[in-house]
Amino acid sequence: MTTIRDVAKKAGVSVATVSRFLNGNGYVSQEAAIAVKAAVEELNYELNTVARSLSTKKSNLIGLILPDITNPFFPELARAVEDVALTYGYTVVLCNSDEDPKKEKNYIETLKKKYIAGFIVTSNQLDAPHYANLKLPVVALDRVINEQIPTVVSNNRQGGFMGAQALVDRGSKNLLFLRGPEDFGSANDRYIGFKDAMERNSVTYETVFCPFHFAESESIVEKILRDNKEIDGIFASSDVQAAGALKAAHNLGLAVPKDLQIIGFDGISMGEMMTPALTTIAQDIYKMGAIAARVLIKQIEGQPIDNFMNEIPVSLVVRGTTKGAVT
Amino acid sequence: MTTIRDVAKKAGVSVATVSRFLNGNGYVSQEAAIAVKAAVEELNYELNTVARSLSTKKSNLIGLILPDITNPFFPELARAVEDVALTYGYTVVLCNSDEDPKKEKNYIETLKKKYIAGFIVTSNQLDAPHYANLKLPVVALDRVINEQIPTVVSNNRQGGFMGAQALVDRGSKNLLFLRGPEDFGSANDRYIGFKDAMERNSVTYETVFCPFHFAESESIVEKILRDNKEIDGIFASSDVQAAGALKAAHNLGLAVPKDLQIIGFDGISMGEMMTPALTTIAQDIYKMGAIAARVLIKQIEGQPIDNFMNEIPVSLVVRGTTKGAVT
DNA sequence: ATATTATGTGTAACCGGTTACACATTACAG
DNA sequence: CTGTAATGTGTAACCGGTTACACATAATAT
Repeated sequence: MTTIRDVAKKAGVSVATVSRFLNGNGYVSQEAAIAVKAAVEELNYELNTVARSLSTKKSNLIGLILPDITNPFFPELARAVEDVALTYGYTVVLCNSDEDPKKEKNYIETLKKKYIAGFIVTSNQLDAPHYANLKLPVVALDRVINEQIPTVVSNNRQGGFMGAQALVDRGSKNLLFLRGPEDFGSANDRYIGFKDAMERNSVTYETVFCPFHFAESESIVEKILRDNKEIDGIFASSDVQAAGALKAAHNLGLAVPKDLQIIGFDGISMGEMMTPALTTIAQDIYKMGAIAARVLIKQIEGQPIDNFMNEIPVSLVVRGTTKGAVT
Repeated sequence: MTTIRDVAKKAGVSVATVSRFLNGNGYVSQEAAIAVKAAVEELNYELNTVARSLSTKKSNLIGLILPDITNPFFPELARAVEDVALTYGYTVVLCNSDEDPKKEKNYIETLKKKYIAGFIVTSNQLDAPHYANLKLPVVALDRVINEQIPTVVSNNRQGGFMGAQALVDRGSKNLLFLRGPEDFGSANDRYIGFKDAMERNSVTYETVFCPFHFAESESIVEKILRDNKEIDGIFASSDVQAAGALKAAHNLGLAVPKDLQIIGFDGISMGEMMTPALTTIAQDIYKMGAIAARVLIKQIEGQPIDNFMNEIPVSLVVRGTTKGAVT
């Protein structure tokens, strides 16, 4: 392995000059620059990032902490983060936290020892103080941690409103809203948006807490639909819930969308594979990940962050589980 | 940050002794061990892995190269790799290659500079020589690279056979087999297994190449089903294809499984969310990832590898797209 | 003409570990 | 009692970068 010293010798300059040239800081004469450049090329020199890290106490590693990559919402997010990281020369470490604070802290400790440059975090389990003490760039993705930490989330309230309104516009009169986990802020925002819409429309509705889990959603919804035959519209806080609801409808022989309309939330690709294909409030998942990565890298590189709250618009994607709008 | 020198001073020994104690190699007297242990605890010392890496030219990073984490087959694989890596003290770097050799090589180069400990690779695009020159532990996952590289794959031939046989057993007489990408060895093995089954049964069949892509599968299958009304069983090389086929069947108003039975391949969780739920040849994806990670770590740690070819059994998961067996 | 500033370079310490090697002591065999 | 092996420890070099600081020269200001 050729080192900076080899290059220095070949170019007839000192290691300091080589380092300055390589990093583009400090003064380097034209002459020296040319000599170093030639030597680098001739020797096929490549900088050793570990040595650099040891010296600078920095790395180009970024940690992506998410609950579970197996949850269909996260792969696209991860993909976006990775893509952006790559173009800026960063490398992504994947951390499945299972929302377990212990695991999270363990990752953080482990990666700090590697001089990790920063974290993108999609968990709300870890108390803010811990992150405050982190003294490392952090971006909160999909969930708000606190106001000091730059955040990227969908406009969940708006989405909640849009989904509810879309059902009403299409003629549903008795809605069922599937709420997400209580401690998940984004899910609550969706609920707030939903209630907002309810206040402006004269329809009846009921709500139920429901985990973001297919089989559980299926059984919860099936039970409710059995008890309440009036329900003709379901708005779910996630596509996985909506898939469960759709399954429940099929189990009961309900015609979707004729007897029962369903709208999900997320816009994961699975939705279009269902039959009928799922109408949903689509988040721009890729964009969320990409922006989070860019904001993190800005922080890492000491650039000013213009806005700490990045709210990404959502959109209604009309597919097969809703009727044409009745306006 | 406390260093090994602080610990040495506190314990009244040399840094070499501390290092030996920490790494459990070389001779350390009971006395010294106790003193060092006490000093470590008192000072809350934590070893700096970057410094260690620089010195040893090793790290506890492992690279997971896969085509695209967005493809629903890979998250579970990644999850398994990450879980196992974590328990052995390794950290996973996520690399989406898009099957692009340039990107792959770029990742490999970048990570080699970080003294990456090894790679788990799910691409077959990179020519074997490149991996041979790598001089790093590698495990091939889901696809065979060459015989020198430990490999973890499903028993795809058996799966191909089982799926075909399952359709025949359930009364299908005219099969359509959706082949996967031509250059993908596992898909070819599935095809071989399928043909094997065909030779032992007197049913007619046709095959078609079809990408592992929902919408394309849907349109390809829809066209074929329109042309050939005889087809009463489809065996797809992947669940995503099968989802497309199921959609096509719905589009044409075919009753599944009554008029048309469908079996997929993979066992991704999406399958159970469809209506009817997808019968499939399930790979033990988690196990594949876990074994790949274990084999890689064995290699990294210089332990002997007992078998270079790990073939993981597949299983038929009967759900709604097939009839009860007609035996 | 002199002071000040900008430009340019090299030496050597430092980041925080690992380890070859030299040296010492003790145990045990012959 | 001596030779050899096993046990134990410390010094200092090394991994491959970065950078503070000292020093030198050229350019510009006063």
